[in-house]
Amino acid sequence: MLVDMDYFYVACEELRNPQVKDRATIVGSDPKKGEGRGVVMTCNYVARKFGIHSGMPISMAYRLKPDALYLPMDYDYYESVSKGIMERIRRFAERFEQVSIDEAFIDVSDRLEGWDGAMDYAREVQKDVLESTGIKCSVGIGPNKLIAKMACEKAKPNGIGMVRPQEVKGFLSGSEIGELYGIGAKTAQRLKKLGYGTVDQLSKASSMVLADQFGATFGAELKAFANGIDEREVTGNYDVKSIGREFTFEKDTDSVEQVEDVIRRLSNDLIKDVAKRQVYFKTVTLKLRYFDFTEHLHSRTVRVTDSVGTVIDAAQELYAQNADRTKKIRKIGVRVSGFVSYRGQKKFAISG
DNA sequence: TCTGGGGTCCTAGGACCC
DNA sequence: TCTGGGGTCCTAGGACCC
Repeated sequence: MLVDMDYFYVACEELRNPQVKDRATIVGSDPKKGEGRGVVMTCNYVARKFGIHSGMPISMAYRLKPDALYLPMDYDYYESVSKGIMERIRRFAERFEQVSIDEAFIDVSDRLEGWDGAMDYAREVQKDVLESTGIKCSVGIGPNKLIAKMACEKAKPNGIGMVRPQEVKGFLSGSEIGELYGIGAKTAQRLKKLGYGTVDQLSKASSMVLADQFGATFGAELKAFANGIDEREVTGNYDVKSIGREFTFEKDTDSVEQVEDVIRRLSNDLIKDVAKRQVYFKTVTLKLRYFDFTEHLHSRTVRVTDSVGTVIDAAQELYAQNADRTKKIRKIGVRVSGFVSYRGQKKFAISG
């Protein structure tokens, strides 16, 4: 089963502010009277009626619904709500895997006798999460992660979707190629050009062509997914691999002082997470997005450390050595990775 | 309409080591 | 004088997901 919260960030806001419920509400960047540069993170179903959806530029949302309630992201708060939800969900199975702040897989194979009890079991999960946290969720049930995920997507909001093994083929042949997990806009377009415009066509595609076009790993995965085959296990939690922060300027800039100032701020912010997770890092990466949306990464391996000074120095040097000074910068990111365990302790496992 | 911020994984070339 | 095969690490780019 995949358990996925409905319009999660806005649902969290609704918990502490009941008036959110009946109003078109959007969590995301500040719209600044239509001049804002960010996007919609999440919106509720009232807002969706006006054509607003997540990922949409906030300026466009503002044009569609200027009198909606616009709220800034409060990630710490959402994380605390998420923690409570995940604790409830994990009690429904031995194997539990959180995949993001608002969704988790549970392997319930040995808690059920066949498929008949699965719908009731999913209803219990929904009821438990709602009664203990006040958050509504949708559940997808399938023979593997891929199908559970897709079934959940089609069941939203507050629904349950179940696809039995014998129903997988029919379920997939009624799906768009882009609905398959892992196929985004670029891959969908390439597949269409190759003559694999539907899931059915992809399921019978030449393995050789796919391997040639997309590489051995992804090529094989594409075909397997199109056939409803997914061997990935529901595993426990994994170690975090990198920690980063990004910032988009209100106006594109070519000021060295501004850039260096942002690098300092991002580094100071990110290092708190590094300390919280009790890791040392050895690689610093600077990300630059220019006015024209071209993006470049520059990274450097340093001696193993947890010092913010090292992050700042490395990032500023990477900027000095690599930045294209003829182009204004839109966004800067700083990220650290290559973690090493701390004082003999195991690396800190991510759980939220 | 004009595009965020947090991440993950894969590929590929070059340096380097044995 | 010209040269193999196995492996790891580093750097950069790209696609994708929520």
